[in-house]
Amino acid sequence: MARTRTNPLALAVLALLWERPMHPYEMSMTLRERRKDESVRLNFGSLYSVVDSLVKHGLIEAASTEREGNRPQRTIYRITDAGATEAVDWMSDLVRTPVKEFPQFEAALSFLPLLPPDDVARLLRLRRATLDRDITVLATTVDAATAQGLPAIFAIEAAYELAMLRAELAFVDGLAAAIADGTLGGVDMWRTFHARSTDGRIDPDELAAAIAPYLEGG
Amino acid sequence: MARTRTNPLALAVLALLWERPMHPYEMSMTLRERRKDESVRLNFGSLYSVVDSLVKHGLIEAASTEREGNRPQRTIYRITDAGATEAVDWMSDLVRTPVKEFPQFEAALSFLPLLPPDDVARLLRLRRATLDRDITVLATTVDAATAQGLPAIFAIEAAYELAMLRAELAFVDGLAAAIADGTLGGVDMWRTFHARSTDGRIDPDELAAAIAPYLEGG
DNA sequence: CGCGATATATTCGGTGCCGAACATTCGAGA
DNA sequence: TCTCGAATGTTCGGCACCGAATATATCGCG
Repeated sequence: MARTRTNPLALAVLALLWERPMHPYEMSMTLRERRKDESVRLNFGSLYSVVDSLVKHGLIEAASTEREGNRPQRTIYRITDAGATEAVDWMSDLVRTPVKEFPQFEAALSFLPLLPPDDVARLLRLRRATLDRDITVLATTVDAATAQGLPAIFAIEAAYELAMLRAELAFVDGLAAAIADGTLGGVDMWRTFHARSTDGRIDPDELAAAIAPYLEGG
Repeated sequence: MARTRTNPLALAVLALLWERPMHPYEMSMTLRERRKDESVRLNFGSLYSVVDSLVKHGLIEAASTEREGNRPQRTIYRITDAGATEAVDWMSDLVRTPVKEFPQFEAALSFLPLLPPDDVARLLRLRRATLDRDITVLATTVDAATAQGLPAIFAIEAAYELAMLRAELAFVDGLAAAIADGTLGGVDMWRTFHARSTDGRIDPDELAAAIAPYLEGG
């Protein structure tokens, strides 16, 4: 069941229709108002295809097709019993079981030796500055919401994002420093590769020799 | 240029061909040997379509079409100058600029009030246990590689993942405790919703009233 | 009272992604 | 030497995704 439908936007639709019947456009506006579009990737095309898919699997159904004033015709959907069950099951799965994600920054770190170490240190400091600003903005937003009386449980996803951003900031800080002061293992070797090359391309053979121990270790 | 091609697997291909020409199957095996498939989503179908796309954009090119022994015919690719430039540009972008990702756990946190608080606390403790095991396994792997002589820079992506996992563990720990002991803002209200409902479905009107302050603050 | 800007609401075409199927060869053992 | 499983490689069909286009109504403003 949940194997094929992996888009969390479908979970958002189920959660919204749990509260009350809506048409797709209202869903998107509600998600925006509540800032859920910060946590769930939202765009129009995906929303309509996700809604179709949920209908096809009997998790939601068309409640009515209305025309308010002379606005374009629109279809209002409601959640089914199967949909309510699926929402709870899916939520429980997501909370209980960590799923491996593939953040782009991790991919970049995988191939970091491709860039010269001093360039990397510089780029990391730029990243650090951006993260710092992002954290300040997010923390300010959360504080404002709290001050307005929003209970923490209704903005817990922001607290999570803040925690992750801070952890990344600390990592980036540490890495930049370790590269700069040479305490990171292998940074001397890394620098040598790039120092020798005039065209910006490192020597493949030297690289291969460097990673050999790891390959042996399997 | 980089707007349309977002799959980090393409970056992995460029990084591999930077070292030496390869055919697609060898790329996939090399990525596995070096554990890069932990950092970059790798599957056969995507690999071949990504290679085609890179060829189409002139970032790599077919070096030869060989037949070794009586094995199936295979095409060996090499990186072009444009590809080498693109690899450096792309890497620099990824290192310098944080991109907003949408982890599934964050999506689930967005809709957490849908589940009863005591269930959530229990699920979070299960998640905590899994994270703890994952961290132990990863830390052991990293230590083993280091002991075998692999410089830290060649496994820096694992250090990043470890840092993120530990941060998530701390967050999950704190959240579970705050729900259990009632110190999380709004947990009493949250519990009331679910206590009143017999069918497992919370009252939409009460929920709407609860989040009203946030919407005002919009 | 006419015009552009904004809000409402959905459709559509292209593309990237992915799992599974396909095709072949090699090695080990009965 | 027959067979079966593992390794070597690639292709394919379907579907999810996404951004841009489409279409209409309302509103503010001169």
